[in-house]
Amino acid sequence: MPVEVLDAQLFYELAQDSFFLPSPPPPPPPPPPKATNFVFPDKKKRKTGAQDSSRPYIKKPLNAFMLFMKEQRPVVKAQFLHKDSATVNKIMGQMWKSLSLEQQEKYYEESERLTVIHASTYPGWSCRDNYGKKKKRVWRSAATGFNNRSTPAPVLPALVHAPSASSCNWHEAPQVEPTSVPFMTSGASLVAYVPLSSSPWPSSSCPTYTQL
DNA sequence: AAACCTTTGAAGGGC
DNA sequence: GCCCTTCAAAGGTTT
Repeated sequence: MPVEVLDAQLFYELAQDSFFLPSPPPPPPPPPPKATNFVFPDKKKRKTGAQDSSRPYIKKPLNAFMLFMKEQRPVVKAQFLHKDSATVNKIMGQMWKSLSLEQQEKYYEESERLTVIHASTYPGWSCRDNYGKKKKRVWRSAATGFNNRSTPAPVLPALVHAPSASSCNWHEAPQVEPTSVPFMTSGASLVAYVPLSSSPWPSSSCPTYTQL
């Protein structure tokens, strides 16, 4: 039973004891996707600027990590009892890094497929078209160019850099911190790690994270 | 009501 | 070619 319909395929409910698709799920033959969900697909999201245009708001195609998150979010939420997506996303970021290249590859391939479909469906579209459609809440002085999203405070500006595309090259081996603890084993052949030192969540709010 | 938070990856502009 | 910025998802939290 599919968790949700996306392109009429792709996302299926995982068994409760399976976490990372340990054994290949029985994927039905993928019908040719329509890619119509790129226009206003979501129910509750920021929609700033999307409606004020005569043209429909065309969303970016999902990258590999977004596909992974969309698929695994229900499982992580159910197992971690965390409701806020920020914490869940932190966890899934660690999970993503702990995946093997083979396990990530299916998401990269699907992302590439969606990108090709998106490009053919919207030939003249550019991701730049969506720039400025989401208003940013600017903290402090707008003249500084800082906001609380990418640069919470003008301290250590050299340390808040985002990973460049080259450093996130998927050909690199996934990195796992030495001071990490596996939080999931189950029947799957892979183990995700959560760093102990960087403490992505307070232990009081997530006392059961080792149960995964 | 709308933006923030938080993650990784893709894309594009600037230099 | 590298760096930087923005936006894809999501939903509770904050403004």
